[in-house]
Amino acid sequence: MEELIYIVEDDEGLRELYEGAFEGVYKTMLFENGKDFFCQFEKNRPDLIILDIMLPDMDGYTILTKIREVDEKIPVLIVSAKSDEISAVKGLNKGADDYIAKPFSVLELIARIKTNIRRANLYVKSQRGFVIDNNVYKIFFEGRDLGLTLKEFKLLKMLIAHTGVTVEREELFREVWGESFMGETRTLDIHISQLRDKITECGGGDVIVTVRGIGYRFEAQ
Amino acid sequence: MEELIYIVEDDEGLRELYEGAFEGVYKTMLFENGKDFFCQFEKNRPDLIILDIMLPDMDGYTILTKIREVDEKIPVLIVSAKSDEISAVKGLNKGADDYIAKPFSVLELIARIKTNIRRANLYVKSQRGFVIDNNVYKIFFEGRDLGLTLKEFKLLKMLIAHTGVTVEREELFREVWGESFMGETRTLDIHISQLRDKITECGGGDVIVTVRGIGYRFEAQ
DNA sequence: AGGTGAATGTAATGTTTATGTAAGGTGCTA
DNA sequence: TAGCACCTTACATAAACATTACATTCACCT
Repeated sequence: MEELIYIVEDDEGLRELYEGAFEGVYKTMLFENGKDFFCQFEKNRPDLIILDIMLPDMDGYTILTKIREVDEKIPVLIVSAKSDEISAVKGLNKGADDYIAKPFSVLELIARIKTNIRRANLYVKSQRGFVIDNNVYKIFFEGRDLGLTLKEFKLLKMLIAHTGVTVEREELFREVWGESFMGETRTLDIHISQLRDKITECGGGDVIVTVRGIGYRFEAQ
Repeated sequence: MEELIYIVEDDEGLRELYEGAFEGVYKTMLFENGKDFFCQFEKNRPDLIILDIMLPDMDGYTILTKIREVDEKIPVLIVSAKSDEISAVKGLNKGADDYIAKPFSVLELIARIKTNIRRANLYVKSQRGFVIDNNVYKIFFEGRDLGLTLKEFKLLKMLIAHTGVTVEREELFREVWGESFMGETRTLDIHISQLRDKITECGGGDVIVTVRGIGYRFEAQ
């Protein structure tokens, strides 16, 4: 689980509120302005973005527009002190996924985050640079298509779904190849080997760890 | 355009408000209770559902849960008089896509509807030069009639309806040929091949992508 | 330490399967 | 009976997958 959220907020009080509220629930990164945010955003995409409308360098709408130019799917939640409806309409029309007015309740904020991530994850899941797109049966690392075959796709998807947990060889077999677990064969190893090659080609590190005698584990640094 | 919205609302005042607000913008159907709603919902699904929490027969949460059992994608917007945050959290946790408290502003309501439909449509529409005319059973690319046969029409329509999403061979069979999925036959491939020919003849690109082992996908670049 | 065997890595090769498509057949409709 | 839509057959092809064979690594034993 442990989704990654980027928060663009300059108000010190709110920054602390966010940090407290998300402690242990979501992994967060805070940015004071649009410039810092985009610097990081280009490197690694989060699962959701919380955007304050009033910021020192560029206003939230500008940031939102720029985000939508490169990613029309990522959930963006707008936060604003202006509780008038004009702000809400403007933000939503520009492609925000949700809007919440200050002062807001932490409970509702979390519920809204949950909903927006749930919705986005129906189609696409991501895990530290790896993005699984179930619509097109592809997995990307930092935007690059790994070019996986069906078996490879299922295998890596399975491993990523259990990030940090070792998955037994037999379980992998059952899930990827079907019920018929065919005794002794090296097929699984070969596919893992292929996967590693393809991940390396796309600049990924040693994310598939061998657990001798047990199986394999996906490890995001 | 002209999206279809189902509204479940028993309060007469609000019913009139909705009808006025959506006049000419969206096509609407109003239901007084959950039973009527489901009767219609089973026959034809709308683009979005507006759900009042307080209803005579079953409450909105029950309806929401039942909707989510059969369709986890359709956007559901909850409306409630209870402006306390507990309602919002409850609704969103049960799988609502959005929440709006009475009394609400019509402007914001429409903005939220727009956002929710936009989001849902990200994965469903966007035809890129392809126009489907259901009245005459024809599909045009950049104004040119592709000259499709009925099966080809249904097939391409189905693929376009799921733009960006891979549709499984079996699903295509069920939808285009009917329930009788006839084991092993090459008919589907031949029709796809025909479709590709006709699209190419009319200047269309490689819009039908093969997903080996799964099915086909319509892709608008 | 160093040796040993089992488990795993992987290159190369062989096999299977899914799909593309041409050509011709069948049966309906006008 | 001509024309059309649709299906089947048949073969070609390429991708995916499995197997073999040998190399390497690691855990464990002495």
